Amino acid sequence: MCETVSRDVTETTTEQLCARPPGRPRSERAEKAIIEATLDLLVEEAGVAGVSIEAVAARAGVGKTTIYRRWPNKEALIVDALATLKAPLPEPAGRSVREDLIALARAVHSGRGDRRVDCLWNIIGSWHKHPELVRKLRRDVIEPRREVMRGVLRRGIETGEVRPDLDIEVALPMIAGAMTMQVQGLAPDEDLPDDVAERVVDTALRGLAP
Amino acid sequence: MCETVSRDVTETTTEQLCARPPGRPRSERAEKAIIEATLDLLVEEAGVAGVSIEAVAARAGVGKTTIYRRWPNKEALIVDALATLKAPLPEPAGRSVREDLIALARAVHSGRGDRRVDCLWNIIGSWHKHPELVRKLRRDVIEPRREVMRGVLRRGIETGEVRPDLDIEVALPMIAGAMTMQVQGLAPDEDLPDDVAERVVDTALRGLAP
DNA sequence: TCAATACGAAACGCACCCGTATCGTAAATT
DNA sequence: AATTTACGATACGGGTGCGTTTCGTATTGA
Repeated sequence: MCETVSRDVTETTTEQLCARPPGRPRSERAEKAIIEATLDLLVEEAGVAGVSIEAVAARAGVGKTTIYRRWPNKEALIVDALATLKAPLPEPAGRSVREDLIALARAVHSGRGDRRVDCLWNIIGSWHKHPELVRKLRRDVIEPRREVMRGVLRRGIETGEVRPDLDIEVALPMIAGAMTMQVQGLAPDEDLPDDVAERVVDTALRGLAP
Repeated sequence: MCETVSRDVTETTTEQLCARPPGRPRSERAEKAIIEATLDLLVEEAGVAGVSIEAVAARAGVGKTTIYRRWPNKEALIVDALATLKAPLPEPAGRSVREDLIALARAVHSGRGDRRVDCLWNIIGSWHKHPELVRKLRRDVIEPRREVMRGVLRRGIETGEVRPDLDIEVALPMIAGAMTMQVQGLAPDEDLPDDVAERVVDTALRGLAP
């Protein structure tokens, strides 16, 4: 497999590039536990400030050494932790614009309970303090998803399901924003009705005017 | 005026209720500076965790004593600071639904640069850690504004400007969410086009479908 | 003038966290 | 078996913030 190895390899000789370094290999289990703990704390402790290496280590059941061996500091750890939120990118079925939009909207909805939405929310609010982190997050996580929805709408214009003069860049945040607001507008223990996604998409498609 | 006085008064005698307590009165100037510093830090330091009493005191040019004399702890201070964000509640002109919605949407837009939006964003993300704070914020700041927009839409249904079967509770977060997403989707130094509010409202009114 | 209170500054003990170093032990290659 | 590296645990010096206390000074009413 020859995966991983962020360790310094410096393959100076003509050896095979896949040479496994000597000594005990790093524990994948520990690495995963660290990432999980980081994401948990990011949500529970309300942002980057609430994540301390000591707390991550304690929660992951890991020594601080094990963290510092992999990441130089908190920021780097959080960047890597957020990167794991990227996948999976939703793939529209392509049967109809309405169905695809509902599926995408539902992906936001199902993100509730999941950590994803909370992480994003907590971090995006901190662009004043951590601009590069937020930029990375927008580029790697948010924008790809916007691009998917953008594709759906563009295809809709071609098939005639969407009016050709639609301002797509306004429509995107309208649907995403409506879902996010609904999701975040409630207390963590409340439940959202099952058909929010349908209602949002149908309202958006139909418009407010008579 | 007989305003303020959170000090313990215990007017046991038959004296006038407005009796001013003896000694040097508390400085209004200091109080305002403290609130301002708190709000600033709430934005710049990305949330409740970033607000430390020591930092507030330093920024406000005030001794810690002066803060602890007024508030028992950080949470209470933040609650009071947020309360000052309540006013002013936007008042729709009532000429047309479109105009009113645009005015309301623009209020979000103009909140950019202002601290308001950033404060809300930062704090709402922390409902896991500070549920009571978030609840208060929603009740005192957000819900009144939703109610205004709700009123506009209801009136629109009566006048025929809005279709009578509209799901108002979906329409609200659609417009508000679209504005928020647009505002927060950009870097702090970028500028939003002047007509975002119009475009959002018009897109919402018209709908996506042909 | 006197008593009462607020002010800013400084220091307190306590707790948390940083990033590093040092343990003895565990798991790989040779 | 010997070597190499990772592991968790623990301790370190240094920093920051908490909430309290103690200063000397300033500002009010009586």
